[in-house]
Amino acid sequence: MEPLTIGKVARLAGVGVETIRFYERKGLLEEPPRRPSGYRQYPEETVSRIRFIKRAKELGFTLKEIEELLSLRVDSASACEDVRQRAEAKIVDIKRRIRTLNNMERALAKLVSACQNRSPMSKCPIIEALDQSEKP
Amino acid sequence: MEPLTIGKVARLAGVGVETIRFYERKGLLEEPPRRPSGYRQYPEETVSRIRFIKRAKELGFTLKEIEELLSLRVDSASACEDVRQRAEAKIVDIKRRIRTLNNMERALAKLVSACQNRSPMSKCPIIEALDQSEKP
DNA sequence: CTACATTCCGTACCATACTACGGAGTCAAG
DNA sequence: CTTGACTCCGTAGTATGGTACGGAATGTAG
Repeated sequence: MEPLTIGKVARLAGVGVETIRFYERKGLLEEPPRRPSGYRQYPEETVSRIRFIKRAKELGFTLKEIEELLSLRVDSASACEDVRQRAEAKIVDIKRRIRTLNNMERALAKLVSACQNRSPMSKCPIIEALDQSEKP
Repeated sequence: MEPLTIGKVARLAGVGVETIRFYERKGLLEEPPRRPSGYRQYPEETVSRIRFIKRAKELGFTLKEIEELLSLRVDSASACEDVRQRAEAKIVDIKRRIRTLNNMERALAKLVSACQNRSPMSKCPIIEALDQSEKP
């Protein structure tokens, strides 16, 4: 497993070279070792890490939140109880997101079936679905 | 049900007055009727609409995508088949998001239980979980 | 050994989604 | 009828998350 250049990592992860340098500046990627010339040398797992960042971003997490997610690990350097608490807070947040998405999905399904019945719906079902979901 | 001023809508929806005018400029909210003085008069449903925008934003939808979601309705002015297709595309997208969030949640749960067993995990489980989830 | 691609760095620019400002007009409680 | 809060509008500024540029050094295929 030879180390990867920044350009190869970028292609494999589906981002631009500049994005990788940007994430490094922001602390989402740690500074990789360098060749004598100064060229960065990445381990392959960096590709997974960047792909994770991409997906998490699509789900509405900010880079700051993503950094928090990435720092959640049980290792010698982090206090277990602290990690557990932070992970549980994230789980609560994620559960809430899933619930909202489920409501949206149901609303859209209702819309599709109303369509097939040629029954016009006066109001926007997706707003109504989420309106309800505030209350329970 | 008296019409609401922009300030009341803002308080009820939990956004700033400027945000509402911004959404109006962007086409996410239609221009409300005005008093002779020029003051905007909103129906109450505008509050739900803005709350929907807020939630959808938190889930990672852009304002452009949110506009698309909000325009999905079966009414006299829109072709049923077109609405159905666009709604189904959104459903696919939402299902994918839910799947990814479920994977993240499982990974975090694993992390929490590893914590309780005091078993250190060398790698970040959340990245691994999503790595897998690309393949099936 | 050439030629072309890639990398380096700093800085500047970009789009999105707000947020603030300022000066004038409006509303509503006392 | 005053006074203080609210609204109007246009324009400018902010934060986030990139994206582009440009000139020098490095890498690599033929």
